[in-house]
Amino acid sequence: MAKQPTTFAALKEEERKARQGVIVDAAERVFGRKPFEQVSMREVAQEAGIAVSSIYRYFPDQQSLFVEAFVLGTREIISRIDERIASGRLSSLADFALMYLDFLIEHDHYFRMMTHFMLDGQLSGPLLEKLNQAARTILEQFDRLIAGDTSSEQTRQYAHTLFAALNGILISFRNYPGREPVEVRRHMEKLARLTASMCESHRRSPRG
Amino acid sequence: MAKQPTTFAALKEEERKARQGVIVDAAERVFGRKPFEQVSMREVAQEAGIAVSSIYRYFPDQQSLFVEAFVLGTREIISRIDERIASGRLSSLADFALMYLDFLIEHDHYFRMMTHFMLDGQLSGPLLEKLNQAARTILEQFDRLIAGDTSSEQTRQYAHTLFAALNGILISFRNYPGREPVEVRRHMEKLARLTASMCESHRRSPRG
DNA sequence: TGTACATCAGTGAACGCGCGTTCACTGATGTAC
DNA sequence: TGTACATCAGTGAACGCGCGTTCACTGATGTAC
Repeated sequence: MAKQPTTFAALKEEERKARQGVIVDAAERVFGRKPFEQVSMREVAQEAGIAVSSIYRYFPDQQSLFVEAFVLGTREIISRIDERIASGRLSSLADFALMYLDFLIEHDHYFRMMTHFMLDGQLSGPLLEKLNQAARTILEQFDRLIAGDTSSEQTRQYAHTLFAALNGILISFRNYPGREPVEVRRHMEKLARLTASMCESHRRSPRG
Repeated sequence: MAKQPTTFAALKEEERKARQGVIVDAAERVFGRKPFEQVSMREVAQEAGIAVSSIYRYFPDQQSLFVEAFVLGTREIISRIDERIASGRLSSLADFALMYLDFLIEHDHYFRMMTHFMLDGQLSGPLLEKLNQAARTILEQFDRLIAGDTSSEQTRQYAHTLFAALNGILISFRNYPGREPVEVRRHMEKLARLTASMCESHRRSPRG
């Protein structure tokens, strides 16, 4: 009598989460087709094959849904980085920078959301907290990679600088006028490698 | 008979430009109060003390008005940089980075527009051309400052990197959670100095 | 100097649209006795 | 096993809003003769 109900409840809760997931997935698919600021609840509903009003059974409003989708993306980056670190395939800082860059180039909608939220600054408390947590986790990854296990105020600064620089490359040159996407990507990668190299050598001899 | 009319016409044209200017100025004032994506034509009209429909006598649509305001801002940055260079008060790359940073922190609406347009990618031809021209001019300033008169493919890469890194700092840390604006600014400035230093030393000994 | 006409800045009201969100309802499933 | 009731996912239609933009009009100024 005490066990059954909780199990049932757990199952229900699980199903609920699964349905939430369906909606978020649908949203992500739509994001793949157009800039996310232009995506309406109606489109997400259609993609998910449900009525608009149904979405509101699972998310209080549009912003919450979008933030959820974003947080999921963050988790994906992080787990990718983790995998690579674990498998020892990230030998240099440049490798890391390139993989971060590539991920964001390929998940353009994620990058758009990221910059959108960075610019926004008027999110409600809990959502903001979620986003900050996501940002913090990524920054920690940067730090760990630069510092090894001996993170310090100084290594954190390099982490911040690299993080910022890569984001900056992505935003500053994405619409490089008159270039093909392939060229743009190559240019970004070149700048990313240069930045990584700058970070690395400067850290070894800061006043060099 | 040939001279008078053209003079009159010129005067008229001048007045027209002046009135355009009044509208753009009004827009900029409103941008100072709220994120520019939220600024409506009605608000600009009210700030300028005219009817909404009057704006359309001077600008074909909202986007043109906003781009115009943006381009004006660009001119302001550029002339500031020029002044400083002329007066010899830009001794180091760090000085330059800091002044670029400070300008964008203080003209937040300009920075927002910049990133907005960078992300956008669906502007109509002539407007896009205007924006690209603006971007190119700024990048040239960066290049000139790094290269002196001997700009090369290599110096241009450093210019791009610095430009991107500074933009990245501005966007990545503007909403640094739980910090006062003063602290945020200090942090950004620290990162900017570090970046400038990295660029400088790396350029002197690229494989150091 | 006076008159008819053209030009054009400026206007208030309206149009049309798309959006996020809510509402009242249906119907299927599970629960209690 | 059967019946009355509660729960809740799912829905289509509607609400209300704010927006960019257009329209038909007014009135002042300049021009031609």
